Amino acid sequence: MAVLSRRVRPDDWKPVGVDALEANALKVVRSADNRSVIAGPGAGKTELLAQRAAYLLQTGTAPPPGRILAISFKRDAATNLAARVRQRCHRIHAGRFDSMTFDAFAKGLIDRFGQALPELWRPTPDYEIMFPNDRDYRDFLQQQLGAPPTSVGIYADIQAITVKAFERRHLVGLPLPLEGWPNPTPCQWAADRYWQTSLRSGKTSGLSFPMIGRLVELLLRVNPMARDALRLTYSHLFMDEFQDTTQIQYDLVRTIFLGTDTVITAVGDNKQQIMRWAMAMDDPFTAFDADFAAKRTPLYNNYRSSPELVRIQHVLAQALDARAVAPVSKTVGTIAGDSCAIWDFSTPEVEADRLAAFVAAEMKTQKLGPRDFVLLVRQKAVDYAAVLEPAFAAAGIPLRNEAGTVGTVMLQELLAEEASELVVAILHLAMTKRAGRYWTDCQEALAALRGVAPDEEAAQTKLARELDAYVIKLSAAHPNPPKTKAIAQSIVDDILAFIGRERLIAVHPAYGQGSWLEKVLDAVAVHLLVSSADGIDWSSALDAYEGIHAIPLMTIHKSKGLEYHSVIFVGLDDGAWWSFSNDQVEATAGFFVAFTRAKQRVVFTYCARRGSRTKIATLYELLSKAGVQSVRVA
DNA sequence: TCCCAGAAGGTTTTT
DNA sequence: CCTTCTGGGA
Repeated sequence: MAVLSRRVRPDDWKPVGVDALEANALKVVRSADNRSVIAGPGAGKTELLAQRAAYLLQTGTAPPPGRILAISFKRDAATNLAARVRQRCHRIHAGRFDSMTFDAFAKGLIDRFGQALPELWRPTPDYEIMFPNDRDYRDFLQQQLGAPPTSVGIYADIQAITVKAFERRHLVGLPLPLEGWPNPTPCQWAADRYWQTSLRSGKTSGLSFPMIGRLVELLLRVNPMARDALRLTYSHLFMDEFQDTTQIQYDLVRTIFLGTDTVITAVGDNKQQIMRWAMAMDDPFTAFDADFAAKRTPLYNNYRSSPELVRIQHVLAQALDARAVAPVSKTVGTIAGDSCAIWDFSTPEVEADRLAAFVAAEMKTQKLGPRDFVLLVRQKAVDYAAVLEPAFAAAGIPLRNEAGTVGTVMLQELLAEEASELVVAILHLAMTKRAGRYWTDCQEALAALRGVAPDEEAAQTKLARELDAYVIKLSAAHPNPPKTKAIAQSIVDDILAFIGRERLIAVHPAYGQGSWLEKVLDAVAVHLLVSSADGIDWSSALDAYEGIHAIPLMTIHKSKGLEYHSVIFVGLDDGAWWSFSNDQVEATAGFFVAFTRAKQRVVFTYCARRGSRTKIATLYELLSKAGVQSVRVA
């Protein structure tokens, strides 16, 4: 792959690392105006952003010292996009691409400029992040708040505020008034009390991320210097998964960039909007098109799923959007027979056995690994795991509940934590053969932690020698994986002492907040111990830690953005979809997300023991309309 | 401490 | 919708 730092003429620029992009995608890549890209699953939305970054950086359309800001919602999405840009661009170019989550962006601004807020809204410099839940809000409203002054209202007004509405409507629902609320309604009075309590009741302020978002918006609204600095820094802005944008995030983007030269590209898919209940806006694309005069540009290709699956997807898509255009599959189907079916089982136990046997057989005949499959459920993954896990284990396939928790940390989260990755990389290097890949990983990570630049040869050599000596010592001390929690703990502690706790915190400030690092390290030790069962060797223990031989089980929400050869959705029944009638559109969007994770095959299972299928009859009708057969299996 | 009725949770991101 | 939690009363 050509990775050049030399500038390319816009006309000569070619997409990097892919055969071709569809015409509209290429137009967006080269666009000089605001665009909203609405495209279905597998259309290559993230790839489009990566290519656009390459185009802007390599052609000098985004010339230095200007930078590109890419905002995602999830950390893995932000990391993934950054990695793709690094793959496609020279280090010098990629260095001007800032890919981060919305919350990291907002927090960074509060940390830099927060002390410039007016006193009324100013947090302490050492504020802490809090994650209030409904419970906390209820306690506040019912216990801490008390009655309002008579000029505001009566106690009954306060009692009438529902917990759900309090945060999303009153606390962070609207931009903050610079001078406070002059004649507060009872709801505004309650919100004000919460703000002031959070900002200055203790020695340090406590802020939630939605609150930080609102503070940053206020900060930049009243502080032109900070706002102009951002406008000048970022010539281009990307927003990924735009359908999930909250009002807070949208208001902030508007305050910073409305009416400026910054060119904005927003990509997403209305049909995958499954976060409305978590404060996502109803229709952010329409608002964006109107406010920013953005040009809507659809994509029509699907690079993920087989023609047969794309055909069925389109039937579901039409239920969500009557004007949906049929996408064109660019993938070859490899399944002989039906790509999609509904399987009826008599009991969940029989279901588990048959699914395990099916996966085992498919792995053999289609030459697939366990990670080519996914078991999807709507909710309560633990309950399904309890039945499925033994059956899959009996078939020789470990099953891993990705949404499961290790101590207080969710497994999926733990594996993405820098602290976990570092420990695992060092263990691989010390304990397993052919660990070449980990050598580079460890060396680079250590150099970053110690502030050693890639071209400082003497320091790099010294670091390499230190690392070498350490892994020899470590492997001598622990020839086998830990058998007790205490040993697991001591291994983790030892590695951390080598890395240097302060250095880790310096590079990852999140670890300095509260007891997050302690929680992560404890989870690493617990998970290491669990992965080391039955006197297996280090190599197998580390594989188990990372779950590379396990079939994943997760909820639909967790699967968003991922793809698998085969999707097995367990439990298409009223019980799991109890909320179907509350919001049919959102539930159908969830169903659509689950279906569209598959490249080649989707299996739905049903078991009368878990519930009937009358409330979600429309989902079955959609499948039947698409020609999907229901079969009685056992 | 136990019981019962009614409420709440489930689907989640983020340093 | 079904399961689990909570609070008030005995």
